[in-house]
Amino acid sequence: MATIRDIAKKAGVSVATVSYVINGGPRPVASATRERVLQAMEELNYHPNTSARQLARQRTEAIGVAIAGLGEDNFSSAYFLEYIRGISYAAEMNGYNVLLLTNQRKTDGLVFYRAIARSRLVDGLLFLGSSIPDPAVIALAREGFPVVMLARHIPGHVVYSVEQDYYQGAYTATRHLLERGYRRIGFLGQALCFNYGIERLQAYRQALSEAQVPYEPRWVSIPETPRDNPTPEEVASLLAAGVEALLTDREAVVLAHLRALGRRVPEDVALVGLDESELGAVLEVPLTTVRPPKFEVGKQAVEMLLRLIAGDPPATQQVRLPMELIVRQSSPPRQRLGREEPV
Amino acid sequence: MATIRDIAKKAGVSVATVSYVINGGPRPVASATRERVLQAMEELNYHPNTSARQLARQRTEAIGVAIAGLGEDNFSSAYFLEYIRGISYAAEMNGYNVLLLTNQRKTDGLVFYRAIARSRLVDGLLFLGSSIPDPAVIALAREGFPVVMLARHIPGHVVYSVEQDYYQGAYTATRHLLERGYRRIGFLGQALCFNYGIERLQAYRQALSEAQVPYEPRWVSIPETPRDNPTPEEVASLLAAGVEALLTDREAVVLAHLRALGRRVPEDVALVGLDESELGAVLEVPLTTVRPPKFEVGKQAVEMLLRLIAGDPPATQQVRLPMELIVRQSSPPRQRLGREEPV
DNA sequence: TTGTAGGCGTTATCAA
DNA sequence: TTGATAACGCCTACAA
Repeated sequence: MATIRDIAKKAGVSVATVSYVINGGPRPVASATRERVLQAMEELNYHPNTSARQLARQRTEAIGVAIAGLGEDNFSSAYFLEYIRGISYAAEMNGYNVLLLTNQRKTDGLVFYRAIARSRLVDGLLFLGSSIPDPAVIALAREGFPVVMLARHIPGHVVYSVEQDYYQGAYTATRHLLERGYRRIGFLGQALCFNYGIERLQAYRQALSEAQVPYEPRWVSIPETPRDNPTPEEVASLLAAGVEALLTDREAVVLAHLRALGRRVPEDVALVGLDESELGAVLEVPLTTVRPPKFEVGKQAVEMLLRLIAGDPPATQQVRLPMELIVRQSSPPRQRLGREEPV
Repeated sequence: MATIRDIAKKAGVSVATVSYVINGGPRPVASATRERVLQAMEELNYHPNTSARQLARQRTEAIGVAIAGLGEDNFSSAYFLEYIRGISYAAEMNGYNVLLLTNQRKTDGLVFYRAIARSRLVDGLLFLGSSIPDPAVIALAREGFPVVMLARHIPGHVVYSVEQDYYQGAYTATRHLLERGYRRIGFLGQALCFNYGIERLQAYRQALSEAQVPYEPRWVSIPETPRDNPTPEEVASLLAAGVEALLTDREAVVLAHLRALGRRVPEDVALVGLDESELGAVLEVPLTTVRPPKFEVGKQAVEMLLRLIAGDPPATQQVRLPMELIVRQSSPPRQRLGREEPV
């Protein structure tokens, strides 16, 4: 494989000059010389060796995407794809490469990610999904390694993050149901160890409270520990408690459960998603949902990370992007369903 | 950041010894010495610099996944996720890193991928999806760079590949419909510039022929040029021609079209997928489909690539993994639908 | 069993 | 405007 020295020899210049041509600086090169160099590069089909360049420059121009959950064999991993697309897009536009880090061997998170950081495999790390342990993220950030979290943040810690606005999303969704006349609104939540679990619940309660609708614990189901999908029993118990509408971040699964329980959407119960899955649009009953700007979250997270890498940290440490309410057919005005007046 | 020299000094040994400890060879190290070295590494929180190691070893222990289509803003990109999971799994199990290469800027494929190959950014390349231009793949393979194609091959060229058996899959699907009593079987195909477009069509015809069912061109729709999804018009024209069952690699989309046209599945028309989408299982009418072993394809492609990298090429250049027929509810026995006897 | 030193291919700092 | 050369951090052949 041709090296910079081969090019220098062939073009009759020094390696330094070749380097300046390759990198467009830091010193100018006479255009006649440049031409000779470029031609030599062309003829030898020369491309600078990445490893050597990384070593000399002391940076890799690569970022890692840690997405431990990708190892799990569950359907929800498709959820992450849009983030990855945004990440990949922004990285490439900025001349950075993207490494996929999944910790399949399930070694201790701190050990795994610290090794990556200290070995300078990448210049910075993006953390995606809740399977990444908080202590690992916090430790790396504290050690000064460029780190950005996506789609969540760690309450009480200053770690840079970009996420959808879960509060605003859940608030909007709840308001939507209220405005359409529903009062008995069920809520299938996530464990409260995640910021989004907390935020969604608070938003739900706030929206109810503003509408003077009393909060009814029997209409709310929050798991003790993180879980991916609501169980049929969870859904059944809310139905038994008399809900006429449901809020959930797993709309497709809940829809399947409802079907299995013999309940129609929206005739028997309205359904609104808190975190759009790609499924919503293609189902027979297109689902009303709140859509997170995943691509944009990924994109902005990269841009934030690159600023951290460049030593030019952005002023805002936690960026929150608004969710968008997509009204489809699973949440028609309550009256149209011909129900009795709200209680 | 601590270097190997710092460790050597602290442990009172030479850098060579430290290196042998790190790499477990090629020379043995006395266990007392090893302990001192390991402790020094621990205390200084030392991790070998990846770039330096790559430069010295002349390999990166990373593979690239080229998936140009990821840049497109279409839903079908979720299709690739299972391959990526298999790739990521196998790579990590073998100590390799995975780089995501998407060519977002849409530079010429050959230029783009050759630069990656010659700059030794990765040790080998996996090509996923039909958006990668054939000439680029062929050229790299010819230049001796380790390359494996996933989910397709290039007819008439010796490029290593791992793919689902499209022929067997389509044959199985067609047979399934025939065995269930259908005779007027429509076929929505892909352009014939891809091996899977050809194979599926051939398999369909072969299965019909074996069952003594004449081939009817009006029941077949093949686009001139590659397209992602069948149009509603395509579907409508097959229906107008009187088909009572449909084969398609875009089952979810076709189902939506059918719904829009007011046709029920399976009452009005049976539907069988040729390339399972994740959607099939969650729809109200769970779809019969042929499932490609995507995870396994990804995994085996990595293993094949690693053998190429190791200079130990496998004997079989084109691996084909069987698809699995998943019988669900969109293709019940024809008689049960209460139709007249087959023509 | 361990130490020394040259090489991997760039970048960047000196001089000229 | 250009050339020579010392890093960058690790690996490994050669010596000891």
